[in-house]
Parts: sequence; C-alpha cells; structure tokens
Amino acid sequence: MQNYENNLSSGIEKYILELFDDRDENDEENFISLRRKDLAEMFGCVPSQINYVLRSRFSPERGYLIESRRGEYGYIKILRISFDGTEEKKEHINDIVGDEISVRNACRLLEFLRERDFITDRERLLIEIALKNQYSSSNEDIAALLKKMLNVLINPEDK
Amino acid sequence: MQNYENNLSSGIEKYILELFDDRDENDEENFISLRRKDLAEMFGCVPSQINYVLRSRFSPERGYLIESRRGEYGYIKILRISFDGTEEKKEHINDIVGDEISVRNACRLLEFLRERDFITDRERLLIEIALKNQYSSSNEDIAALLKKMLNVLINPEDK
DNA sequence: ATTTTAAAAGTCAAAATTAATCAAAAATTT
DNA sequence: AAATTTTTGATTAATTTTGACTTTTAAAAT
Repeated sequence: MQNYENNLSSGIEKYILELFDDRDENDEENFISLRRKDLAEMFGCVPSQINYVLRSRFSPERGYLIESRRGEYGYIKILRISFDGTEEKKEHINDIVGDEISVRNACRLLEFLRERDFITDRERLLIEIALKNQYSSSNEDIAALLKKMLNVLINPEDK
Repeated sequence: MQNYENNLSSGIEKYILELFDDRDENDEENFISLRRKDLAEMFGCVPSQINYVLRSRFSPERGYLIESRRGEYGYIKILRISFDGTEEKKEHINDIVGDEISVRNACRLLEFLRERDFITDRERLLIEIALKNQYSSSNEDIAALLKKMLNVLINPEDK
C-alpha cells in the first residue's frame, strides 16, 4: 500500500547498514565510524537525530555496541558483534529475553530474529501461537517458554 | 453460521484479502501494509475496529503475523505465512488428532509427520515443547493446541 | 603549565503523530 | 434467554522529530 519505511530514521539506518556492507568486502573489521555532525548534515536533520537512530536501531540487544568521543576529532564508532558460537547465541538470547517479557516484546524479538535468519517465518508462527496459548500468561511464564523454544533451535545437533 | 455478508468486520477482512490478491499477481512478497487510520476512515469506523479484525481474522492461528509501528510513519504490516488449508486437509488433521490425545501419542504423530516431510525437525521440537509446557495438560487441551499448530503448518503448498 | 576557546557529541524533554488496549454497549446467533 | 461476536470510544503507549542545554575533548593562547 504505502512505502512505510521512508522516514528519516529508517533512511539513516539503511545508510549505516550500507556502510557495513561496503566494509565487509574489503577486510575483516566489523565496525564502521562516522561523524555525527556530517551525517546529520547529509540527511538535513538535527544531530541528536543520529543518537535516536543509534539508540533505537543499533542497540546491544540488536547486536551492536557504540563507542564515541566528543570534541575535536570526535567520532562515533559502531561495532557489530557476531554470535558465531552456539554458546554465544544462547547467552545472547537468554540475556535479551531476561526473566520476564511481555508478549508484545516477545513478538518484536521474534521479528528481529527472523530478520537475522535465526528462525523461519513458520517457526515464528509456532512460537507466537504457543506464547498466546498460555492461560496463566504472566511475563515470567512467557519468558520461560520463549527461552525454551529458542534454545532448542540453537542447538547444533538439530541442524 | 454467522452472517458474513453484512457486517463491517467481514467487509474489512475482504478488503484486506483483496490487497493480498492484488499483490500476488505482481510480485513474490507475502505481505501487505496499511495505515490503521486510513483504513478506518475508508470504512467510516473507529480505528480500533481494525484491531478487532486483525485479532479475530488475521491471527497466527490462521497463518498470519502482524508487525506494526506507532507514531509518525506508523503502519501495520500483515504477513501471510501459510494459506488457509483446504477443508479436507484440516478435517484430516482434526480426525487424526481427535478431541483428545496424550503427549506421548502426539509425539508419535509428530515423528510420523516429520518422516513424511510435513514438518521439519525444528518445528517438531517447537511443537513438543509447547505441548509439554501446558500446565493444565488435559488431553483435550493438548489436542486443541496441537491442532492449532498443525493446521497452520500443513497446507496444500507443502506437497 | 594553565587557561581559554571552539568543536564536537550527549542528554533530555516537549510536541506531533500514530497504533494498542480495554471495557461497555449493541447486535447477532444459538 | 444466554452466549458470542461486533462496534464504539476513552484512555494509554510508542515512535519520531526537534531544539535547548550540557559535557567532553584537544588545540590555541597565555
């Protein structure tokens, strides 16, 4: 119907992701750096807009870490953390699910895991049905079930 | 049976299904997106009516996933993961599972379905976890959940 | 060596905009 | 008549944009 992701923040997000793509071909470094001021100017926006994009799209739970410096020669460095090992993946997932999570946030997480190809759409469907099926759907119960289901998918012997 | 002809919700449902039809001819994307506000205006109803339609007709159990954002550039994205299976197919599944089933027999059935490549190993594991997780795991509840999950996965597209 | 200055980036909150939730009322079906 | 589904609207929550104010940094000036 509409092009719903044509907003400023998503544009900046895409640009940053492109920077990562360009970088990947050349060498192994999994970070990029930029100047907040320049990026803001390029997109014709206020500098704090960049902070918003970083906070909302390049957060640790999405697999990114930010390093920066102010003043002259200031910069922002965005690191993409990789989850190669099974244990790393498990830890990361258990961390971001935590001890309790709302159904809404669980669905958001599933959306993200699908984007990263951790799970398929069919698997996502099954997990959502299971989460919504729970009668006593306290956020603790939701987190427990979600972690069970995700952990079983990450097990290497299943692949 | 209910009157599917003359109510608002069914009209909105049909409109959304038409959006999918239009989309299918053009390209491969299995989703459509819309603005809740616009759709409500188009049908001359309150916006929360749209949520009702989504909840009652485009649920995960029926093979749909919803993604949405609020605020400026907000949207609702509806993904169709599986087409609704034929009635025969669904009846077949419902016959096999029955009104009640033990977890043990459910697992046997899942193994059978896996051997026939109706489901993957990962999907089998997810369903088993969901079944075993139910607190009040009466055989009726197990059958109900199992049917929900299988109905969504087993459809004519698969074979 | 210390202070000043200019150039970054960070923080925070308001405003605008949009969707979600929830429960009561109304309509329909059983 | 009871149960279920649909409709409605008031309230709440989330997202994005913007800008005023703060903090940090390193070079330049003293």
